[in-house]
Amino acid sequence: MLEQITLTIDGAQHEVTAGTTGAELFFDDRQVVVMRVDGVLRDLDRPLESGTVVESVAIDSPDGLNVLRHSTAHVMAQAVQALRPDAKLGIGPYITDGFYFDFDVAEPFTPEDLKTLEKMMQKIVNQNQRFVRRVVTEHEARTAMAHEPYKLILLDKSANADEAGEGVNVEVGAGEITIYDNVERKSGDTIWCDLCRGPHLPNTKLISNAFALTRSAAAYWLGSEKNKQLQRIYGTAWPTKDALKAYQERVAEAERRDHRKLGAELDLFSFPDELGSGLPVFHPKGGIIRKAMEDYSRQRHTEAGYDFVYTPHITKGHLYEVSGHLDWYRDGMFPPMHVDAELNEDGTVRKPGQDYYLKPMNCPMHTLIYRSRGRSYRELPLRLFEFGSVYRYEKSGVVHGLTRVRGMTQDDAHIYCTREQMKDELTSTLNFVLGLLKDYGLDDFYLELSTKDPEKYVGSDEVWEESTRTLEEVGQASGLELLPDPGGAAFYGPKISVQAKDALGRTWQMSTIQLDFNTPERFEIEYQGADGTRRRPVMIHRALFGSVERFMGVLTEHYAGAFPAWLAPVQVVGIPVAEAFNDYMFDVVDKLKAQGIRAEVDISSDRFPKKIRTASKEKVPFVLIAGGEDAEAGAVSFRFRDGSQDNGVPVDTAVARIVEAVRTRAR
RNA sequence: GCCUCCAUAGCUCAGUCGGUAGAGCGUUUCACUCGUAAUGAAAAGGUCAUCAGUUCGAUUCUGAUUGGAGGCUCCA
Repeated sequence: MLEQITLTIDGAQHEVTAGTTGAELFFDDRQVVVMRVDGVLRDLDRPLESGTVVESVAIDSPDGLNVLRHSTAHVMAQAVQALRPDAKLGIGPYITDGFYFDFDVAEPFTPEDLKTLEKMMQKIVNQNQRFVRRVVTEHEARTAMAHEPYKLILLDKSANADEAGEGVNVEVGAGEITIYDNVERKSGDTIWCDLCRGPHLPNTKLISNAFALTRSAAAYWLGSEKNKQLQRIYGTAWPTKDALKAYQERVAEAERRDHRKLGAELDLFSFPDELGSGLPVFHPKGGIIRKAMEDYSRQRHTEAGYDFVYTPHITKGHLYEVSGHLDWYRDGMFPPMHVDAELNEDGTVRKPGQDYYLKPMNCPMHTLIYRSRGRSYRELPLRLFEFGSVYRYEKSGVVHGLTRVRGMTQDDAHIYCTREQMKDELTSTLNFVLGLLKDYGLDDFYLELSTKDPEKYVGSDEVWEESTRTLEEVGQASGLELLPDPGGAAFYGPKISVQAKDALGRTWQMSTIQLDFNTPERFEIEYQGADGTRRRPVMIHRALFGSVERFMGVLTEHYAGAFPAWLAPVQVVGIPVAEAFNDYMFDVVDKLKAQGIRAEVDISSDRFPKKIRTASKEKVPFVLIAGGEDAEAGAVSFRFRDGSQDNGVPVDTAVARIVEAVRTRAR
C-alpha cells in the first residue's frame, strides 16, 4: 500500500501519494510551469515532501516570467554553442523584461548572427527538449565543465555566490550544485548542459515563438572593469506572441518619445559638434520651455523663503581642496587651467601661477557666502538658491542626451540651519519638493535612502548615524515608500532621493535632499546662538530638477513632446479657413497675446488641412479655427491635440478658457 | 575609460565594385486657396564629419581625430 502524505496546495490541505511531483499535481493547468515549495521555487518534476506548502506558479506571474526568460537564455546559449563551438559560457540570468547570456568568443556577434540564432532557437524550441535537473558533486561539476573556464571560476566562488557579482547567484547557489541537461525528447540524448541553479520550465515547447534577440554588446566578466570583456546577447521572452508584440510596442513608444529625437523634431535643443560632447544649446522654443520651468521654480522658491544668490563658474583650486572635491572627485572634474605663471628667460619659474577649475558643484561657493560675515541664530534657516551652472568631466561613454551632460544648470539650494531645526527643515523641504514636482506633472513617487559607502566617506560614524536616522524618520513620515540604497551616499553625507515614474512607468531619479555635516566642518562656519556661544550649523543640499537640462529631457519624454499649455512653446495657433479670415484670426490672437498667451496665426500659403497637420505635428495645445460661420457669430472653433473639437465658442469665452488653462497649469 | 557599430543636403535615408552624388520631407519662389493630418510646379541647398596616407585620381580603401548609437563600468 502506498503511503499518503499531506500537502498544502495553493492554500488548501490535500492528501496525495508519497512521491507525487508538482507536474502530477498541476498536470491539468498548462499555465503552471514551476512551483514554490515552502517559499522556494522548484522544478515541477521534483517529488514533494510531506507537510510542505506548495504553490503553483503560472508562466505569466513575475516568478513564472523569470523562469521562462532564464530557460530561454539556456536555449540561446545552446544555439550559440552550436553556431560557434568555441564559445565559452559566461552567465545567463533573467533581467527585467528579458534575459542575457555572456559568451567569450573570438569574433563579436553581428546582427545577422542574431537572426541566425533566433532561427536555431526556434528549432530547439520545436524539438521540445526537456530541462532535466541533476545534482552533482563539486568534482562531477568540474569534470562536466572542464571546457568551460568561466563556469570553473563560478564553482570556485560558489560558497559565497551571492556576493560574487551580478547574476552569479543564478548560476550557482550556496548548497547543492546542480547541472541542467537539455534532453532530446525522442532519443533521450543529452544535447547540451549548463551549470545552473534553476529552476527551469519543464520543456522548451513552453517558450513557443514569443521570444526575440534584441541586441549584442560587450560586458565585463563579473561586472568588473578589471576583467575581460565578454560578448553579451540580450533577448526578451513572453508567454504569448501577443505579449511579445505588446512589449515591442512599448519599446517602440519609448523610442518615439526619446527626448533626443523630439528635441530635434520640435526644434528645442541641439548638441553642436563644435562645442563638444555633452554640451547642449537651447533653441528659442526649448528656451521658452526652460524659461517657463525656471520662472515657476523661482516664484515658488521666493514664496518658500529662499534667498537668491549668484556665483561664478570657475574658481581657484584651493576651494576644492578645502571642500574635499579634489580628493574625492578629481577624475570627474575638468582638468585645471594653469594661469598667471611667469617664467624667466632661462625657463625657470619666476612666479608659480595657479590652477583654476570649472566648478563641479555649487556648495563651496554658497558656503563662502554664508561665511562672508558673522551669522546669528536669528538668520537660520538660511536658504541660498541658485540656478548654478556646473561642469563635470563625464567619461566619454556615459554622456547621453540631456540626461547625462558635461555642462548643466542645477536648481541648487543649500540650507544652513541648527541641529534642532534640521528635522523640521528636512520635512518641509521634502514636502516642498514633492509639491513642486507634482506641479510639473509628475505624481507617482517613491523615496530612496542612500546610506554610507564604507569605502568612501568622511566624518564620524556617530554623525552619519544621526543624520541617517533623521532622514529615515523624515522619509517614513512622508507616507511614501522608502527603499534602502546601501552605500549610495555621497562622501559627505546621506541622502534621500525622490524617484518619479513617468507616463510610461519608467523610473527617474529626480530630486535629492542630502545632509552634510562635513562641509560646515571643513569651512569652519559658525553662527552665534541665543546664549552667545558659537555653534556650527548643519547644511542641507537639495536640488529639485537635479539639472534643468535633465529635467527637461524627462518632461519631454513624460509628455511625449506634448507639453501642457503653460510649458508649450506655442500655446495657440490660429488657422483661418481661408485667407479672407486672416484679419479676424489676428484679432483673436491679439486678444490672447494681450493676456500673455503665446499665440500665432498660420498665414503660410499652405492649404487649410495642411495647416491643421502642421499644428498637430508641432503638438500645439490649442488650435483655433475661424471661417465664415465663426466670424458671423463672433466665435472660434477649438481643435485639441487629441483631435476633438469644440465649435462656435464665443471669442471672449475662448480666450478666458485658454488663459485659465495656462494659469492653472492644466494638463 | 572599455567593447561593437555608425557618420552622404536642415531632417530621414539611397548610392558610388575608386572617376567629386540622388529621393522624400523641410526651405524659397510662383500659381491655387472657404471647415479639421500632406494643392501643384519650379528653384536653391552637399569640400560626402575632420586630418593624414595609398593612388594618375579618394566621398568610396587604410590610419588617426572628432561626434553619435547600443552595452559595460561610472554617475558628488
